[in-house]
Amino acid sequence: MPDVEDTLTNALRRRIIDGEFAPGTRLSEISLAEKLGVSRNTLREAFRVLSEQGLVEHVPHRGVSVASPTVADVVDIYRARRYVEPAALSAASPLHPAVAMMREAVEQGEASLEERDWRTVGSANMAFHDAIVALADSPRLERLFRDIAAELRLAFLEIDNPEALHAPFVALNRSMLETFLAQGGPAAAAELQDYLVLSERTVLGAFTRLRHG
Amino acid sequence: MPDVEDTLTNALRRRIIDGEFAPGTRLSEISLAEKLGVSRNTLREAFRVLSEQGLVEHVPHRGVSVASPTVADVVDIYRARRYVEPAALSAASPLHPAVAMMREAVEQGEASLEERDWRTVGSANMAFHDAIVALADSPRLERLFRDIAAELRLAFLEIDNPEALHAPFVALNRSMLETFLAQGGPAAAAELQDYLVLSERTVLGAFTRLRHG
DNA sequence: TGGCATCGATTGTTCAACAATGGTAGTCGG
DNA sequence: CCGACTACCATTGTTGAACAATCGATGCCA
Repeated sequence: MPDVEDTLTNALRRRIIDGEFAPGTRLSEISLAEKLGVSRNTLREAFRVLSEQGLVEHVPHRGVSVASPTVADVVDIYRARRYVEPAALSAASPLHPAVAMMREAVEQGEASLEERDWRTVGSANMAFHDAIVALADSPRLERLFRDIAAELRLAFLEIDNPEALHAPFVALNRSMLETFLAQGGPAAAAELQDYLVLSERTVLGAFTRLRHG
Repeated sequence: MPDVEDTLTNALRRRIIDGEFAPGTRLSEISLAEKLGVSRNTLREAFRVLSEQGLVEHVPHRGVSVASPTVADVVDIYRARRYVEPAALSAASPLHPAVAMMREAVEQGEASLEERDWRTVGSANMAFHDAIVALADSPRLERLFRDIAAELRLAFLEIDNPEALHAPFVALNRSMLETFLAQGGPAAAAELQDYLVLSERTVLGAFTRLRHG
């Protein structure tokens, strides 16, 4: 059954992001290959891709483990986000197709908030920011964001207070969308700057509490 | 002889960037593995990494070939550069260690210009912009730039007028550095914006002449 | 000339083997 | 009792061979 490759990489990606393997977990080639029903060589090719994407850490002769973002990683991720997201939003047109994605993400977030499904709230928030990056129409920036968003999800996984982590931002997303539509990109970008500062502080706070407390 | 892996990836990277395999060249697994003295499986792992970095294009069942950037790729690369480079320069401190790298790159460029070694001029220009990105102190942004810079080099390889491509920018780099030191980041960033517009136009001009001329 | 079946070369994947490395457990000496 | 050393063992790194699946080309036929 050839061409399992891409599917395998994506399947592994999703499993890791979904938290099936906790951050830091060692991924044994032999047992995982057996579990997934593929050969070691095929699995290793997938590992290389995931390693390049930052989802998995590869240490020579010690195998790969699910990435476990450090505080420095979180700081860097937010730094990169501040470079890309506000600029993309600021320069965007309200007629851009991705605006529909932004709206859908906001509505999904509000619906999931109602049901107290924090996990889905988090996904919706991510989808919102993914849509913002999509406004830039740049495959390379989208790829960057896809990778750092995946890493960020790993950080989220280690924080077991998803409500505090995701719930407050649904309203901010709604507000940002309305600002964008009513007052244009630059005004919304200003909001986004504050949003990212707040989000970073929230994550870092929970994170340091987790690590040394 | 284990641990050939990373070395292999880097060796292939350099060979491709240096133009040993022209853009578009098909890289046969069997013959290349034999040539490099590694097994097919090992080579395939390296291919996955290079493919993820955009240096090589992988088409299922048709193998990998050296990437051959399209006009759309060049446009996107410059779009990404405009997002990252001016912002990094604008926010930077003149005391940042990377400033020394900028100066070295400028001087290298001027020296190579004297010797009419356009290839090295191009490398020095790239090093200059690499240093600008380094000002941001962000591993993830550096990785993004490393990848798109490699892709851009592939585009340069296809244009056989390296003098027009690289020579004019040495003086602009020097000027930008002086502006940065004398007037600070924002003023230099403004120059960089114009620089990138000019550079993109230069590349695209040569490129379209090449493709349908 | 244009459509079609066949063939050949290449990729996708698996398996088995061995070398090299790193961690671990057990041993020895203090 | 504790720390350093050693031998072992599980795992990774890499190879080579094998076979299935696919793509492109070759040559055939109308």
